[in-house]
Amino acid sequence: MDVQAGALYRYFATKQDLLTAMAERMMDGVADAAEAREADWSERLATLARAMRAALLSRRDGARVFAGTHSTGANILGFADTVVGVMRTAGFPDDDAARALYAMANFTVGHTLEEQAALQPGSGGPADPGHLADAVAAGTYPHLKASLPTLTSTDFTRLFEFGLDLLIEGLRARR
Amino acid sequence: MDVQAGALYRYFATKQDLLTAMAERMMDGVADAAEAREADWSERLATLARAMRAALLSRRDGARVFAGTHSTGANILGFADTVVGVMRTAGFPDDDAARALYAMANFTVGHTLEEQAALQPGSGGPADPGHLADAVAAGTYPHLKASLPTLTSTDFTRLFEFGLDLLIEGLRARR
DNA sequence: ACCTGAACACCGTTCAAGT
DNA sequence: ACCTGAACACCGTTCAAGT
Repeated sequence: MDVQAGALYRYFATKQDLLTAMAERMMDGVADAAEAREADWSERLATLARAMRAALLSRRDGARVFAGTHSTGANILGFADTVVGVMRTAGFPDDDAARALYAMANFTVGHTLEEQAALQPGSGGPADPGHLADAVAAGTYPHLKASLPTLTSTDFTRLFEFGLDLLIEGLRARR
Repeated sequence: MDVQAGALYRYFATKQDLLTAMAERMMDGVADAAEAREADWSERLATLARAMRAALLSRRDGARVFAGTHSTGANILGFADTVVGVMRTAGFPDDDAARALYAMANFTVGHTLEEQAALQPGSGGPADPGHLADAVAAGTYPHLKASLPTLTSTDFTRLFEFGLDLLIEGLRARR
């Protein structure tokens, strides 16, 4: 912003408060992803989860920023209300709707945290596939060896969709 | 450890390396949680996930430490091999087994990150239930209001079990 | 009203000097 | 072999001084 760091303390009491405001801003418009009235609950939930992941991915270290904050602004509360609303409207009890929100959000944060850490350019360290492949080859890990291509894949979208589908099918089994 | 911080640089090149070693140590014995040969794949997977959460919870900021590292030590690779092995033995294809590992691990890290952040004593800030309840009351969030008791509950074990069950039932639907 | 610049305590890291 | 103590660059925060 072309200002010294100290200048920001005129607008935010602590760096933590600034990060919270950034997390709130990141979620701007994410709740609107479920506007489609025609889709059923599972498709709307998936759309909301994808929109959340996209929002976190849209900023550097977005997932890490989001995970470290607890905003109570209109964007996160609006998003949460929308998610819980989709579930309640679909007939899920209030407590399951709330827990589904957490399961979806926690998985999304956990996944995107991993995704952004892997995409870090300077990382190069033990994070990249090469080191994992070497370590697996060096040790005796038959199952990891068999699934190594998938383990070292960089198709994070597919990985995210897999986990998201598990959650949704798990929810479907509860109806 | 009753030594100056600089003394640790005799054993670890960077703080990051130290944290990675701590994450590796944290996972000691976690893979052994699946020793029970009699249990079916879903119960063994659940046991492994619970053991991982317990390991992260056993240390201060355990989830945050774990999330920031990418160890390729015997404990994490052994854990990963065990999880993938449970899935492959149950008949899941190699790629699904690998993705199931990530889904389970990412959810567990995401959940425990949230759990340990909420349990932080000094937090007191917008993280605690009080602030959330106030914010929900102030705004117009009908669905959050309806599920507020569950949203502000501190029964993290139940919350974890809910998400874990969704993942497992989602996997069961794929067999 | 809003920013700079200097200052403070603190943290990650290095390294010569001790034992 | 292993640790201390001092030093360095850097970061979060404060605040008097400028415009």
